Amino acid sequence: MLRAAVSLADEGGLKSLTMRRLAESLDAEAMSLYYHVANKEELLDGVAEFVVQEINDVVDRIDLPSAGADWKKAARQRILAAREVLLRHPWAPELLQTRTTAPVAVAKYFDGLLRLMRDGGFSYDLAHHGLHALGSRALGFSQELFNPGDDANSDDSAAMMENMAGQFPYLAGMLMEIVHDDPDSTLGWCDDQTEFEFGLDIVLDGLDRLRSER
Amino acid sequence: MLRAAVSLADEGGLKSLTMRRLAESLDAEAMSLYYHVANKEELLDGVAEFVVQEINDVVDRIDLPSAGADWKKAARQRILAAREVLLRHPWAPELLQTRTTAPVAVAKYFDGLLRLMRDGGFSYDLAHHGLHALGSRALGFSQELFNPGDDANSDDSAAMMENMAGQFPYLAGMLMEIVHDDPDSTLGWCDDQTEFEFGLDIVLDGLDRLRSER
DNA sequence: ACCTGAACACCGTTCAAGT
DNA sequence: ACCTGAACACCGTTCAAGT
Repeated sequence: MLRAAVSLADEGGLKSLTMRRLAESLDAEAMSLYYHVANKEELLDGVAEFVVQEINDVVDRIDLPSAGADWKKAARQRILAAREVLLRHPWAPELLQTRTTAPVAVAKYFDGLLRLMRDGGFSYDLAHHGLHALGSRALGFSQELFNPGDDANSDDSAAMMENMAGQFPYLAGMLMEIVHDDPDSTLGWCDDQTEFEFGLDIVLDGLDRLRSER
Repeated sequence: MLRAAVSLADEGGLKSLTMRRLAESLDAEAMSLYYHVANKEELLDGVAEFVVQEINDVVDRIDLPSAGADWKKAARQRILAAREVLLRHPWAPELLQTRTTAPVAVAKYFDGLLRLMRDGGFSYDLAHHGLHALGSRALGFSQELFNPGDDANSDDSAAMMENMAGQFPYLAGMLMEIVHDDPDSTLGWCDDQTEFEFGLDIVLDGLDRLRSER
């Protein structure tokens, strides 16, 4: 079903992915889709998950750098591989931008990037800013991303933390450090303005450096 | 009419901006809109133009730096001002992302940035890469942007060039140099892969520098 | 447990018709 | 020159009903 939805979008863009057409393309005709999915938003969430998982499959096939080796080269490889997948699904960035809740596969993807950066000698703090700075380049979409802490509204945040540590150890480590440094910060909440300026300054400084090198 | 459309989107997001609702909100009721606009796409193009023009109005009120002064500070100011406007219209990035043809106001905005960079000592070539590198941060949306050379399909490209030089002198200068360096390049066409990697490397290098400074 | 059909409210758009 | 009304094709979604 998700595979069929992706095919439809590949052929005619996001707006040709319609419940009726999807049902038709599955020979099963009509609105039986609503048995498997609550509504179209849930369908779109599934498609988003599916396409980011396709990225993860490609990225996971890339070897990790040996121990403390060149993190930059490894990150570059992964990001360019992600871009390649996205170029085959040009509708995906627009879809991801409209999701209100982050696909789990996105957490997995960033957890992998975070691992590279940690192994490369980054503090969690700098790595955190770094993920924001990469922003749109990391996954083909921009914007202030998502509100994390979404896939579990459990008030038992300790249990949530443990569950998360299992799936996404580096993301969990990062969050724990943020909470440790600033106990008042809402779990996973980021100061968008600060992060925007951090990323902006990296680009501006980099350009200025190139300019004065001439 | 455009103002009313912006209000509708501000209140209920892009999907609540509907031809029927817009007509209603204009007391003029019904589909008389189609006298003023060919279809909804044209309406959306108009809204995009309108909102970027709002950015330009704000940005133009910022003083230019004196002569060859700090381009970086000036660019930073403008970009943060643009972001402020965009935060008031959270639907705008999504809208801009779905435009197939660049609003004229976008050309105007980038022409202004280009002027700052040229005055700051940038070559057209480096400034060109720089605009790509800023990407989503410059106007709140990402992606490989638009196909320029759109608002005039005239085969008389000399006349087009002249017209453009009047409105956007720096953009025109940049294009002229690109054509001069590589006469085969289609007017305004960019190698997206190259530009993506350029911007990516700036961020990666910047992060690596911050890492090794610790 | 899984699918279907008819129905509803809401789209964008056309077109012949009004002033 | 500008607006309107009825109509059409197409949405997402509900719900009672089938197997």
